[in-house]
Amino acid sequence: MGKERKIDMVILGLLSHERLSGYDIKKRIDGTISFFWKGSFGSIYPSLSAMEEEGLITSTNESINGRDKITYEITKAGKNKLKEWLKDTKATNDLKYETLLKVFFGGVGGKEITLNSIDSFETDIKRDLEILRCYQSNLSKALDNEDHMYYYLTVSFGVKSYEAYLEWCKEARELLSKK
Amino acid sequence: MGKERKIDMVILGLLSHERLSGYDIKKRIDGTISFFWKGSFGSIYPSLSAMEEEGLITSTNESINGRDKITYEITKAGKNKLKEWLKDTKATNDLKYETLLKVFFGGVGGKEITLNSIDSFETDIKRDLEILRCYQSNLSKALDNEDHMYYYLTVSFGVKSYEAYLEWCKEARELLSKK
DNA sequence: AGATTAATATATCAATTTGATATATTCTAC
DNA sequence: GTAGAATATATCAAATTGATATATTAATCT
Repeated sequence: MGKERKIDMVILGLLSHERLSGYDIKKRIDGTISFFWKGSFGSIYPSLSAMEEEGLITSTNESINGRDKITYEITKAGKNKLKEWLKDTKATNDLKYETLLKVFFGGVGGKEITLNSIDSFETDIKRDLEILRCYQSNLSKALDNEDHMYYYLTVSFGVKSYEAYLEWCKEARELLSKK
Repeated sequence: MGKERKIDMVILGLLSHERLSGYDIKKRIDGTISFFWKGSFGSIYPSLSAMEEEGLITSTNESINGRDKITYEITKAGKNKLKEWLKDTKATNDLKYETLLKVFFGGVGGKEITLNSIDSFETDIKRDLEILRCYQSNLSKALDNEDHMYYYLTVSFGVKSYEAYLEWCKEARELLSKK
């Protein structure tokens, strides 16, 4: 249904660190957390309007080099809402693995077709894992900085699970290749 | 946006094995693939209506023990659509880990609050991993059956990634507990 | 036996989110 | 100088969720 807009928490979290525009927020999401959470303009802009109405954030119109920009700042009420959400240990961790769906129904298409899907998945994961390992290596040198440490932990989650995915690809290929 | 109803493929895949009602489909999803794909009545029933209109499935009204039931069967056109989808190697694998979101913004709430979220996540994963291992153990004895083998592979994916999650929980706790 | 609860079964709704598209300006590269 | 990439905001239809409504049958309890 959508009683609680989760995108609100992403935005409040990002704004708790710095003043940002909708466009900036999209860039931050794509650049740092997109491997476990995505967000589109179609949810970001309406959320910003709604949260300003609710007094969780405030906006400022700026004009940088003639380019109009609306930047947002978190309010005390916004920080409280963010903290309340953090305190709540219940969390919905949802996955939609179309690759696994194709494997599950693999019998309909046959082994070769299923192997193609797995190969494609493996290629994507290998590429993304390399990027994550790069982040991990850099972040591990700055674990004394609190924010860097939390960022490191999410990246480490990505690395560990992607490594597990690759092991699975190997197992799957072995099982599907043998006669 | 939602150009391609992914739920259609789940339903077509399930119907390729057996004749099912909307309620049955929901049970199959919950019981076998829910750890990597979920589906709600709010998407299942409209999909069934639309796909019947499109000639991908046909319906039959049954009355079992006085209880009305509408069961669906896949058509040749439906099987073709399913096969076309299987042949396409591109797949969207989307995650929404609210737990990781809470870890990422952990600096706002502090170490103790973050640890609580991780502990709660770990408890859930441990419970689900036990169930998956049970499935895996049973399915591994029937790998000569093609359908069981594909099912086994998805379960194996779950086991491998959940094990990686637990390793991450351990690392996270160590990093957050010290000092 | 009677009553309550759980399970079966279908359907619909508002709210959320996605992915696409529209529009317009500024910066960069050839 | 102009084509294309990047910046910036906004809106829309379609898909999905989670809740709720409705009704019947099966199972459990006292």
